[in-house]
Amino acid sequence: MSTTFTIGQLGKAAGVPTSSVRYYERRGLVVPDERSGGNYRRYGDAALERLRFIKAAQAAGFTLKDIEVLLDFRDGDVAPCREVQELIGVRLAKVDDEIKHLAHVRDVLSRWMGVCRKAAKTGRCGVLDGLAGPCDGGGDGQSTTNRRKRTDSA
Amino acid sequence: MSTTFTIGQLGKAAGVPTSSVRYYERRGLVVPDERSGGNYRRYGDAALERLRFIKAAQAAGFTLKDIEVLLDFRDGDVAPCREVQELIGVRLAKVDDEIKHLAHVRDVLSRWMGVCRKAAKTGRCGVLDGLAGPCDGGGDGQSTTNRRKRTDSA
DNA sequence: GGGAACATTGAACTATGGTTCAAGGTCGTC
DNA sequence: GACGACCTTGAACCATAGTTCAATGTTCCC
Repeated sequence: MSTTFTIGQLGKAAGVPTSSVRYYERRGLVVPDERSGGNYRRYGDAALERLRFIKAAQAAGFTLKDIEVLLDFRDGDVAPCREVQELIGVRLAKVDDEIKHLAHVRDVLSRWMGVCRKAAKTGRCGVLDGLAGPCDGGGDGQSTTNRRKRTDSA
Repeated sequence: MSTTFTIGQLGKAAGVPTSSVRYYERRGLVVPDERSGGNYRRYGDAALERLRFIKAAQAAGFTLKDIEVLLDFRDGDVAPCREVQELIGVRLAKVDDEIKHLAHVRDVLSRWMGVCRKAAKTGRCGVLDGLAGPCDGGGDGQSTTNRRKRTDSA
């Protein structure tokens, strides 16, 4: 009924390297149920669930610090839905912000792409000369100071 | 006509801490034009432009490694639009991927939020018990092993 | 010339989520 | 009992983009 795993078996089952499992233990997220005679970690099914929980939460963008809190809730007897909803809400807001920001970045990049395409005909690339500048209208191209002295390999 | 700046003035003008300016110098991105008698860095207008370029490129999500390449192009005499477009294209693709990923994450989080709201009525929070599980259908709630032993402050 | 404000350096530290290493011990199987 | 595969530990390292520190030197303005 109840399976026991060594750290390697557990990692394989959860799709997580053993080095990470040990790291999670350092952070207090997943503790072995016991140790074998030879001091090997022994885990039960709950640890596997726990690792899967961690993976899912990470995939949703929660940090290990957040996950620590979530796991603490999970270990409790009650359903602290207010707190969990709070965490999810905060993360949701961050995700929305990130999406908005990325949409803007996308626009900027597209614009630069357009500028660069045009510049391919003229002599100088407007993107390089005035990265933050307006969409078109080639800026003056006399900025040839402050070059890097390093001519060697980057 | 041409202004000269100390590192502090330059940083203030560009909105970048002096520590970052020095860091960029370590990375070879912005080199002072000369040194004063007392070994103070002296910058010209080009350095200010350069810093602004870096800021704009960073805002678009380019890494300093990318920016290093862009600045090298910028220092050249020709408009290497093929290469610049390549870089922008790669970044654009990454941004698109990130947006897609975040949209998915958003969905997952919303779903969890719903599950948690329902759970507020029942005893156990489905999000905590089966994070990766399906939208509803409460999983079995008998996983109370593998708690953290650390009862002290987190 | 005196003091405040600013500059210099290298090294160490921050945060995040791990990975890698060396030197050794254990487990299962033949 | 020997072999290979697995496990143990703490410490150091990785990438990224900086920040902070201490001890000391410089510039500017009154």
